Amino acid sequence: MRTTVGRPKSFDEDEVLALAMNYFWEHGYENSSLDDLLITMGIKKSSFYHAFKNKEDLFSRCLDLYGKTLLNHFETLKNEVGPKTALLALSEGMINELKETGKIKGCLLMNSGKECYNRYSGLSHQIGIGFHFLLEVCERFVAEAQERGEISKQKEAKIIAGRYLNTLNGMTVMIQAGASQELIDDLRENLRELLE
Amino acid sequence: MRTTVGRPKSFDEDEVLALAMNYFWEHGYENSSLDDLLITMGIKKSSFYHAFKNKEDLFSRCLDLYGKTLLNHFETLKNEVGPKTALLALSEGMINELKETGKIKGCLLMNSGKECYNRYSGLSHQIGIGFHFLLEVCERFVAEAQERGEISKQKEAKIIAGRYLNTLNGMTVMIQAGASQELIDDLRENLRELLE
DNA sequence: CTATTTTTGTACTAATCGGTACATTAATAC
DNA sequence: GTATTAATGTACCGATTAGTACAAAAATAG
Repeated sequence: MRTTVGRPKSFDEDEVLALAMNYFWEHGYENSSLDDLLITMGIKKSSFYHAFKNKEDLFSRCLDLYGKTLLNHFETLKNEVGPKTALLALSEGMINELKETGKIKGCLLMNSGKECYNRYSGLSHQIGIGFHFLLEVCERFVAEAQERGEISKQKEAKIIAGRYLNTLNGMTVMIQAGASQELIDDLRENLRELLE
Repeated sequence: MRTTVGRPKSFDEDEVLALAMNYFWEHGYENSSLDDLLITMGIKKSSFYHAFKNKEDLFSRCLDLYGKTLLNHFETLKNEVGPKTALLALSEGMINELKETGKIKGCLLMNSGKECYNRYSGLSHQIGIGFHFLLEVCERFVAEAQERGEISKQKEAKIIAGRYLNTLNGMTVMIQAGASQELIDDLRENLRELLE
């Protein structure tokens, strides 16, 4: 039984949020104009400002959705293929994306960290929290892989997770700056060595 | 003896270019409005469009100046303290910047690589060339350090240089995403280990 | 001095930005 | 059916963007 009064919403808020997230992911925060976002989301400006506070609020909710979606996929993958393979999937996925589309988007959280740094303190704070959470998940995966004997216990899980994410982030930057295939291949090897 | 006719230019082109470069370095390409750049450079719009083609041309020349200045400092430093210490100065400088100012700007070339990727093909191409040149210089420094016995010859100089720059770039991203001091400290250690 | 050449200051343009006002439309409850 | 409530469509706003037009000013050469 319905309890709400008035004309019902003609769009699914979560659906248009996912569409906006993917647009932001591809174009970044500032380079996504509200008009373009509205076309992507398939709604009108007035409807948008009823559902969301403003563009920054939309982006904030997209960052949230991104983090939740990423961690969900990540956990699911771990349950399917194990923690070490799940970790390697982060880099392998990027390399496949490059091979298939000729470019990479990188991680929305990391991209946004750079874009918002020293300019959008609210968003930066949110990104920091998401980043630490992601790092903790990676650390947990490394620890599990160490318990399974898939990764050496010579270094602490925290250290390995930090270096792995760092190398992955560096790789994104290097590729986008124009790294050669030879360089990319060695960075991939570097990532594999980190998880030995 | 003067040969030019007409009112002489009241500003030094190289000087205002350096001012623009520093502004771009701090604010990025798109987030530097022409009006703000003109205030920084201390010249009027009409003078600007006489000296430069447009904003993109200005940025292109700033990228060029950045690369030349960086390599010049880098070579000078190497002659003073040797290749290994010069390489380590790249990361130590960043950590000092963070300690002293509470933030880091990162490398203009790498920042611009991300910003221009898939959006400004001309600038992206230029950045790619500058990046490869920087990488080659690092490789040469590593090779020299290996000859001096400061760095192990176990890995090729090219490999070490690539991994070093990659780790350094990752560190920039991680710091700007909100990395903890503990994490930063280990990445610093990671960089030192790469040059052992 | 005058004529010439180049820089400079001011005003303007068209496009785009995020955001708002408000009347219209479409659903509900009764 | 009518009254109510909320979503929608359209038109608008002021601010900012990169870039241009053009006359005034300042230097030269003769």
